[in-house]
Parts: sequence; structure tokens; C-alpha cells
Amino acid sequence: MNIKEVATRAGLPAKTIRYYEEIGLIRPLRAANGYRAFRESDLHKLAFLGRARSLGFTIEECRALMALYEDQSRASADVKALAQSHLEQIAAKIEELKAMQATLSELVSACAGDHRPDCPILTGLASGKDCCA
Amino acid sequence: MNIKEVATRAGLPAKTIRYYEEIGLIRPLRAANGYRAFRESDLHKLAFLGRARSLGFTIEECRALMALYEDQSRASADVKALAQSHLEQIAAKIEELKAMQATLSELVSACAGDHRPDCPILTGLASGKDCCA
DNA sequence: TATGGGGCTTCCAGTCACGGGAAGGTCAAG
DNA sequence: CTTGACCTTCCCGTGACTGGAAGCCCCATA
Repeated sequence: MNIKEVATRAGLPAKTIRYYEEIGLIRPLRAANGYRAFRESDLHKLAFLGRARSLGFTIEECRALMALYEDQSRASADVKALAQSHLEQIAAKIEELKAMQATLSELVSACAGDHRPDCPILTGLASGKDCCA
Repeated sequence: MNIKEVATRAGLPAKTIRYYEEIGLIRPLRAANGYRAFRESDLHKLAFLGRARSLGFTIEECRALMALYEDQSRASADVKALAQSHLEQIAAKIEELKAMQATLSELVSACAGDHRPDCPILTGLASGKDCCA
């Protein structure tokens, strides 16, 4: 398989696949002409990586997940711990965003949004009143 | 005022303040010795920027907000539009994170988390079953 | 056989919003 | 006069790619 077919089937851009090779996440073979020659197993790994990335795992977490995936003697506890830690990151990020959302939507709803210059959003930002940390 | 005092009072790292000058968000004066000489108005702007940033506005949005703030003939509608657009971004990001959270927490709760290798998290990532887009 | 167009390769630069750290000038206190 | 805290600029690194240039490679068609 050449890179374009793998890209299509894995749902990842070719650029990303080259990048994943560069950082050692995959090691496709090479054809005589220098082209990357992907096996089914490479495709499988790339799909795995794509799904892990889309769940928000960082590249390094993906690397760890791959290592666990390929380690037949892994303990599921290790996988779970990694995933739970990531879940906490997600929850924290959601809370952070919700706080922004709460503050900002309050400011927005207080703003007339007309042709006049008076604007509680700007005065809120300027004064820090009712504003974030 | 020198940079450290401004940094303390604005709650921003000195590095960040220098960066903001570099990209033209502020224009502090210079003392004879080459040190930046901040006015109260610079401090005020920096505090404004810090609050806008902490609400998640990008640097370019902050630049636009500052411009509106300093434009006495602004229409509050313009400010509101900017803020609302940003609110939509926040809401979208929250939804995205919640989707990750839902998928991942399902996988996590299905995982025994013991010494055995069997792990629904890994098989989920490998198969794409019940997994994200 | 020439040529055209797509695909493949590498390498370099840019993104965003800074942070770290080096090399060196400046200032106030002891 | 020295010490140490401050200030300056400059350059590199971050994460996870993305875009683009320059240059092979391969196949089909005229």
C-alpha cells in the first residue's frame, strides 16, 4: 500500500502519517523506489492512533497506549490508569471552559448590542468586575 | 514602572509583557537606560488583555477588543458579535470534550483494571466500536 | 518516444502564545 | 567595589501538525 491509500483508509492526512513515522509511532517498510510500503498492520496501528488522538490523547499518551496494546503481558490496570488520568484532564478542561462560558455569557447578555458605544463587556474586561481569576 | 512591577500588578509574566509589546499590543515608553517605562495606561491595558486572554479570546481577538475599547465611536453590537462568536467556539469545544468524555468513560468503566491483559479500552481503540468519528 | 499528470520523496518554514536560558548591561545596597 | 537583583536582546523549543518548494517516479496516451 502506498501512502495515499493508507491515508484514505485510516482517515488520516498523508502528512500526519509521515509525521508519525518521523516520531517513531510507525515503521513502514520501504519499496525499492523509496516509497513507503505499508502493511495491514501499519494501517491497523494508524487507525488505532487516529482513534486515540480523536479521544484527545496526546501523542505521548498514544505512544504509551500503543506500547500497552502490543504488550501481551500488560495489566489492564495500567491502561485504565492512563485513560482515567486523561479523563480527569478532560473534565478539568470542561470546567475551565464552563467558567469562561458563564462569565462571558453574563457579560454578553448585559450588552445591548446596538449602535451606542456603551458596553458592559468592555467595562467588565477593563474593571475585572465579575470577571475571571 | 519597570517590567517586574507591572508584571506583578497585571498578573502576567514579564515574558508575556515583552511578547505583547513585540506583537504591538502595547507600546511602553523607554527610559534613558533602555528599560521599558510603563505608564498606568499600559498597566491598565495589560490587565485588560490578561482578562480577555483568561476568557479564552485569542491574541487577535484581544487586539480587536482593545481597538474597540479605545474607539469611542464603537458600536456595542460589534463587541457583542465578537464575544458571541467566541462563546460559540467555547460551546463547540465543550461539546467536543463531552463527546470524548462520554466515549472514554464508557470504555473506562468497562475495564476491569486488574493484572490481566484483557482491556476493553484497547480493543475499543483497535476496533473503533463505540468509538468516536 | 515524448510528454503530461499524478503520486511519491525530503526538507524547510510557519502555526499559537508563549517559556527557558544565555550573554551582557544597569542599578541600589552594603 | 562588589554583590546580587534587575533589565535588555536574541535564539531555541513546545505540540501536532500544515503548507509549500524542489525534485524523483510511474503510468498512460499521442
